[in-house]
Amino acid sequence: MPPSPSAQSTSPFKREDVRVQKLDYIRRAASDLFNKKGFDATSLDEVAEKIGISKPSIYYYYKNKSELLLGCYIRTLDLCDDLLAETHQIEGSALDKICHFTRQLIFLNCAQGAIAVVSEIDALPSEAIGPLRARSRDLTKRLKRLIADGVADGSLRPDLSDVTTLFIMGAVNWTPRWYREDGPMTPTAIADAYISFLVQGVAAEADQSPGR
Amino acid sequence: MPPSPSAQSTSPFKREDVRVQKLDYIRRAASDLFNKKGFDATSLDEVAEKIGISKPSIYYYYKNKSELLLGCYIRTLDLCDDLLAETHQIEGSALDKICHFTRQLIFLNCAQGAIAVVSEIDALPSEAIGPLRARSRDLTKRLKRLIADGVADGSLRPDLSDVTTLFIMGAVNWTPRWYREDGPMTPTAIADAYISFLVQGVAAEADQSPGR
DNA sequence: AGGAAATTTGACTTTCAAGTCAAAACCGCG
DNA sequence: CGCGGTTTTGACTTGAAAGTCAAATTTCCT
Repeated sequence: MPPSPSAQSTSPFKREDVRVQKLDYIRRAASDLFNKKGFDATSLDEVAEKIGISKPSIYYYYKNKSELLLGCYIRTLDLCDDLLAETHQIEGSALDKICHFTRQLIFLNCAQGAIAVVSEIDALPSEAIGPLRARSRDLTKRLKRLIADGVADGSLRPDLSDVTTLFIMGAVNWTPRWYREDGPMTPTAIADAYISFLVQGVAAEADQSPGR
Repeated sequence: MPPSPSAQSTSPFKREDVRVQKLDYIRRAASDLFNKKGFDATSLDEVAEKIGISKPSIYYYYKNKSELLLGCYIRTLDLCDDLLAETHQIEGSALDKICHFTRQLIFLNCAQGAIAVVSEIDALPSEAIGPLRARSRDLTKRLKRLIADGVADGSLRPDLSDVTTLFIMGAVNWTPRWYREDGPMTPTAIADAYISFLVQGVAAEADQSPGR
């Protein structure tokens, strides 16, 4: 649907497609660097160099650095929303769903540039902060609900604290900091190890509450 | 022991003590801000303002911003070393020791400014990067050894992956990002929840390995 | 009080990355 | 080819924070 009233429009799609691809290309490079070095520590010259274009080209696609970060974060939240929706389709207990979600999120974090860890919200354009926080909160709320479901269906321990999600997300969000494609661990191995840890803990036997 | 050959030296200690205190005071403010906003996103004017001094005063105590970061990281590693040494004094299984270590590390992360999460090594003066990485690796190695001990003494599951330490540290290192003194959770509650999770996992029953 | 050394700071220079712009290169079409 | 529109870029300006310095202030001793 090209509502543009202007002239020549024999190939109405390709142009837009290329544009979207380029937007994506830049966003991925930026996400990867933002994850690894942080937003402020990453210069747009670096982003440009990583993909072999010049800095002004970035400005042709994004209004400024903050908008680029916003693009990264929106994409991340979109993917998380999708993932959570997909998760609800899973047959099985709430625990199974949590495991699925966690595993896929680890994969996303390891696929460099797929998503950016949403952690530097203050660097966003000020009018975007509120809505983004709202989306983040909503996501957190749905994760907490998933945990409550698990307690209800008996697949999770009944005494789980609300901070459980924070711990899980913390560990997952930390992966981009150390994961390297050429490192010794595959994403699958990482996910396996993490989920096994998540489900069973580290102790050899189930019950042996340690003192302080 | 005042080896200084210069004149007036009736009270040889106080001066130096005050100096050390000020170094510490500045380092704490910086650690706290570096944890919360990241190194590059934190200006020295902010650090100065936080403790009510001027930026040049910081330069009287630290050669430059990188040296200040280095001070933060060295302090962190010193405290971790101490903590690990203390941990070895603990009576009990390797699991008990790991729990103690984790708990105290959470406390340090919650005590604002006590330590700075060592994550922006690249921002250090280049000649300091090597030695600091070496110390970090050494610490990691000793943590892995502690895990091996746990497997040996039967307090830990025998199939724990090497990345277990990374997950634990990831979750712990994430706490400064969300912990607030005036928030709903006390450091003790956080540590309790986290350790219970660490030891037992989230599953209701010990054994129920979930599919992919 | 008086003076020397230590400390602090306002005002400055420097540096580096964000952001702009007008000219160049590219593309699809007759 | 050559012409409009699109995309890209080299060279620039701007702004904010790092870093410096000489003068002002404080400290502490006699």
